[in-house]
Amino acid sequence: MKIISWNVNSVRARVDNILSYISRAKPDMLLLQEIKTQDENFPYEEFKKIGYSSYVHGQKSYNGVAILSKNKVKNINRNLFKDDLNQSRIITGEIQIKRKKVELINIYVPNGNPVDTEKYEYKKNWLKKFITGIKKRLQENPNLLIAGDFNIIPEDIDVYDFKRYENDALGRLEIQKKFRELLNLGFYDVYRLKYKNKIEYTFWDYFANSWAKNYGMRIDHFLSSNNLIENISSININKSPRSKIKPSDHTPIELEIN
DNA sequence: ATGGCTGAGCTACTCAGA
Repeated sequence: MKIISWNVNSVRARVDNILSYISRAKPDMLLLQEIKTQDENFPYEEFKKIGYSSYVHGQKSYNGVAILSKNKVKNINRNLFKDDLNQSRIITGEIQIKRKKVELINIYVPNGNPVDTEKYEYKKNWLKKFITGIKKRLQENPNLLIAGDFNIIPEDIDVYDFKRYENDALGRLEIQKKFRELLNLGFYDVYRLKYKNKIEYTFWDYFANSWAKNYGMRIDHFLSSNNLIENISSININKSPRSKIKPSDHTPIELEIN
């Protein structure tokens, strides 16, 4: 089963790109972040036509997440915890992998910049509540797969120039520690497990020719609980969609799990 | 390099992103 995570930076501005990517990548499930629309304006029909059901947690203008799936997803939940600002940043659902009931958790973590503002506090509190929520879920189900835009640079090698980001909301030690705290609950950063020292990115700014210069960062991740890691056969960052016309600033990560 | 693009909402310009 192929599960893909992609921050599309507006689902409506990106419908054509997403459809053409789906026809090439053929995912069983596609986890979207930053759909930037309320539920009633989500392009359900376009995805229905090519065989995908959409489960949406949207809001007007900003944020928003969704799960596209060829098969039915059970127990869709949009409230793993109470968001301090009522923003739409999480959607979860259940799928079956062999004999394992797997809970899929699709997240869009707050950006948090500028640091030392209420935005940064919101990010820290969001991560704190998320970690508490995950700890609880892990007691119920050992098979958790967390995917999405974490807005966290896990280690220095995960950005083109760490010095520029060491006091940024994406790279600060305090934020990196939240990522490690999550891993310490019993998760693997799947990409880093498979590729110990490889330098690859999932995001490049639109400006300053970042894509051409490869000034990127790895901030989109798949985290697998320890019990599920044996089911994962591959993970891949697909840079192709970032090179297209009218691209998202993020590119998809593709996971194979069986 | 606290801004160099882009999208939403709206229809001039601000807010947000990372």
